[in-house]
Amino acid sequence: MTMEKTFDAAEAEPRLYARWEREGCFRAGANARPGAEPYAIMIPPPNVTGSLHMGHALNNTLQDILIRRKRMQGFDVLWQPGQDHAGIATQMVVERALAQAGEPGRREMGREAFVERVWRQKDSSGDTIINQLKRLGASCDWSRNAFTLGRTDEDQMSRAVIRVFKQLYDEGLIYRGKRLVNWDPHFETAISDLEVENVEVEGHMWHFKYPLAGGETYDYVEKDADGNVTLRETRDYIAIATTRPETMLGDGAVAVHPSDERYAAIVGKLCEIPVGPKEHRRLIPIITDEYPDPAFGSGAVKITGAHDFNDYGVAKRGGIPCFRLMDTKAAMRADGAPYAEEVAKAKAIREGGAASEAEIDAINLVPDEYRGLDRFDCRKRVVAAITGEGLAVTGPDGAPLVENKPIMQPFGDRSKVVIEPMLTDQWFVDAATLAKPALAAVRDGRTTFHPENWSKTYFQWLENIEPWCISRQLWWGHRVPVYYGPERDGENFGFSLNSSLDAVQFKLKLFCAETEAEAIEQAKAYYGSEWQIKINRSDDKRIGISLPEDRSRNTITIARDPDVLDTWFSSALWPFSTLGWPDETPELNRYYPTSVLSTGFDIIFFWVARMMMMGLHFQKDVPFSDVYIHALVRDEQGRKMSKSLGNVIDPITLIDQYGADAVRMTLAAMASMGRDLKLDVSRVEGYRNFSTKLWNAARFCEMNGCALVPGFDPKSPREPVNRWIVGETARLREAMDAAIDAYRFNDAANAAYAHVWGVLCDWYVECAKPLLQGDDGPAKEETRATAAWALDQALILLHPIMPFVTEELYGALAPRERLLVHADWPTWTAADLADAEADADMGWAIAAIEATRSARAEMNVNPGAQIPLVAVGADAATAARLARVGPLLARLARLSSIEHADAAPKGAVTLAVQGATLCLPLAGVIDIAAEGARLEKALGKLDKERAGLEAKLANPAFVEKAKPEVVEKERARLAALAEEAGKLAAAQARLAELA
RNA sequence: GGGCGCGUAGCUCAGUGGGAGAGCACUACGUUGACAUCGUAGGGGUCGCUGGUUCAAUCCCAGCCGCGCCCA
Repeated sequence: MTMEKTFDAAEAEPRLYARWEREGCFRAGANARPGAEPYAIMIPPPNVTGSLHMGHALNNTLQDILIRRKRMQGFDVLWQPGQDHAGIATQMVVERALAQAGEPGRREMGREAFVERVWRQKDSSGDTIINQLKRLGASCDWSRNAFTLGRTDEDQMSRAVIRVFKQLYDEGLIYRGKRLVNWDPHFETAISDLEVENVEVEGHMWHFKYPLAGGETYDYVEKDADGNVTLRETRDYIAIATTRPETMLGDGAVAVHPSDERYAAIVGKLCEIPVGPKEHRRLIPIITDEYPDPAFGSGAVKITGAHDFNDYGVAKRGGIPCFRLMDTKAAMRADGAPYAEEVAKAKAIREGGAASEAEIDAINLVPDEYRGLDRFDCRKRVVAAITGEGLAVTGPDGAPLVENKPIMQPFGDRSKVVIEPMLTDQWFVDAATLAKPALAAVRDGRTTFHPENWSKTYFQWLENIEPWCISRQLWWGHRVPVYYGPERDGENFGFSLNSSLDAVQFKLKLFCAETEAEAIEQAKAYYGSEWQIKINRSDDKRIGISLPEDRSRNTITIARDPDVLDTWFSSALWPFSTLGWPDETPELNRYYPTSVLSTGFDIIFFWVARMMMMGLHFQKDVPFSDVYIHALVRDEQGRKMSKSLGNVIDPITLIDQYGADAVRMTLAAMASMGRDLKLDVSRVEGYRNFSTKLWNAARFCEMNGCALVPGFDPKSPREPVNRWIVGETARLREAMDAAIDAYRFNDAANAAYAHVWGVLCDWYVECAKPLLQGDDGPAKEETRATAAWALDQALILLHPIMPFVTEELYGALAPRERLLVHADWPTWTAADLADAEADADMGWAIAAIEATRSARAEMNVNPGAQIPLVAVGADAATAARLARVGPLLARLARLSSIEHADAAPKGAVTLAVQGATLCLPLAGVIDIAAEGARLEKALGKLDKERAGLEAKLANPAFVEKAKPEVVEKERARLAALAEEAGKLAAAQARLAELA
């Protein structure tokens, strides 16, 4: 068969991948040796609706390199694939699709129908990313593909989540509470603080006067740093600064720092919020708290506990009520009683009336005229009203003081809308408790980060961890396994009518249960066997008590919590849920803890830390021993690639264009640790060329009858070239292993590149040609066998990085029992195979050839011309060496003859090499001036280097203090330089005679 | 404000306490039977700046300048 001139990646890649899959090459344990150690990697599950981006391509290439090599080494390998249900992202995709198609929205559809619709979406698009990973060559065990969400609660992946929730709930590590959370008004759900992006935007700082109650006044005094009074005036107000005037409506207090003398006189007094109908203006107290910064703004801060995280802290400390102003869409509330009535309630509370959180939450302090407005529209109205009333602080020019300044504003990372801190009932994980073992595991080295630096990020976050809000007001996800019923106190219930869970004002009894049956059991145990327990599955979530006339079938209706769990809650279980937990499976026993987790740094908080917490808590062991943090693929300006920026390079497009091997090689070569990766497409092209180079080396072998010899012993060759390539191959194997073991993928890629192109396809093939095409039968056979072996070894070593082209060539090179994907990874060492004499011969030959070629080019010798070479003053060793490598020299330097002489011929170009002076007699051809210039230049370079070395060696401090081997090395270098310079100087002298 | 990182050839990037590297681009030459997705030869860098440690600094330390990211 004759090979094509290039590798047809588009044709071969799908064919090869299909064959690997068909033959089960990627199955867990495939190619494992008897008694093999396990080696497992859990893929970071991509979003099920997602598509492959460069980050995925990089990460999965690196994982595949790790996995393929281990598999070839005979480990019991598992690469566990799967996808993430991606709660918000997926729900967003479907809602958008519904809107575009003009179909009813999710609320019109109802929960059940909507979730069914999302499943259809998942089923239709879920394979996209899988197929893209296959295009990349990822050798995952697809038969084990996992998904973070089950169709039903009985599905194993869902059982895992529910079991974890229940256990943590029973242990008191999960709890429900009304807290300030990040609220996404677009998706109308809580999100975790990690899903919030703080972005600096153009903002305004308004300054308003809060008049003191009853027209009171005080002396306001400002002093400079030395205590000199700079301002003294009588004021009847306290000035506050705010970037969010609409939240003034919910203020509960004004706070000043306890050390702030300017306001000491009015602490404890009341001031008036300067907005809303005049007759109903609310009064709020002036309190002290450590939070306000006296140096910032006026030093006084308005406290809106329900809409600001800092204020929330102040309110909690100071017993200040938190009034919620907005609804789930972040529009100003329109519920409740008329403003006047609501203000009266708030006043009663301020004056000492006790009120529950729920009662306070029910109060709507939005004036009637602002109700239902969007928060930003309301802001404009509030500003206009206050300014119109003359209560804005004025600047030196008499105009209202409005500072334009950049402010940090929180945005939802998915929705891109401004996040509203909102007081809501949510579920939380006591992350601080779970974090302790997770911190310890990294501190004591049970899990190590690569590069190690990232452990700092991990520590920093876990040491300051906040409670993790895990509930989401979404429908796509694991539903919280908690059921609510009315609380019972003896014979009395907290209420007597059916009521919706949404607006519940009474105490609830919670039943956390893994199944509905278990929930009913718990409820029966709680309420008594005389009650029928019914679970309400409808959307309106009514719970309560039904008492028929005859009181014969008294029924209590309980309802399941409508919220779902944060997707990361299920992702945190990935290292063991994918292995079958909570069932006890052989895989769980075998592969947990896994070997490596490879991921981006941006996900250390989201995922790595949480897997550590959950793994340690539920499996009593770390989920992985190594965490490799790969670089982030950025655009040419160093920005993250993102759809909204339009700076995305699609890996599939690159694969179409250059082949998967080229893309993988590029990513591996650029994946140096600890640095971001800016992708340059020209590199991909270069590695495609590399693949072609390899292809053509194989073609060369084929054309020259280089067939693999069964049982070939790499120690058997006699020819220097063959002995040399065998040693080089062993060195490559060592370099590759060392690099991959250390996660230095770029070193591995570069070593392979340099070997294949720079050594195998260059010097070796060129040097093999004279032997392959010569008359020496045994040498020819030896070279054929060695060439085939060297290529074969290169294919094996390159396979983890470039699986397709290597597999194709491996099959073409010889009939095989096994595919390359299951070939034995070599264990040769350089100590086994390298031969010092052969290495020295080849090093000398290469230097001589390069020197000759260089001189020829500079002398403008016709590239095709054959010229003689005369070796002058060769010592015995060099003469012997020249005899061994002479044919190579002749061929590669295009020499007509090689002769020895005692003296240099006249009019020759002189080359200084170790152990001899090589002369190219070019009488008639030689340009004396040009050769003079060439020697001059070479000598100049040598002299410069010599001068430096001599100065160094003349320095007694160097000779005394530097390591002896360094001194020795420098001396040897100087001697070599001197020898070379001597030869060149002699040549110069000869040239001078000629002139 | 805290933390991490970067600044090396025109571009994209490796690298190391002791002789500055790769790919691409560039220049000249070359169709020698594996490969023009190639070959040969070559040009190109005060390794951001300033100090310090050291016999020796592109590398270690400090400061500065410029840039990026994360967290508050």
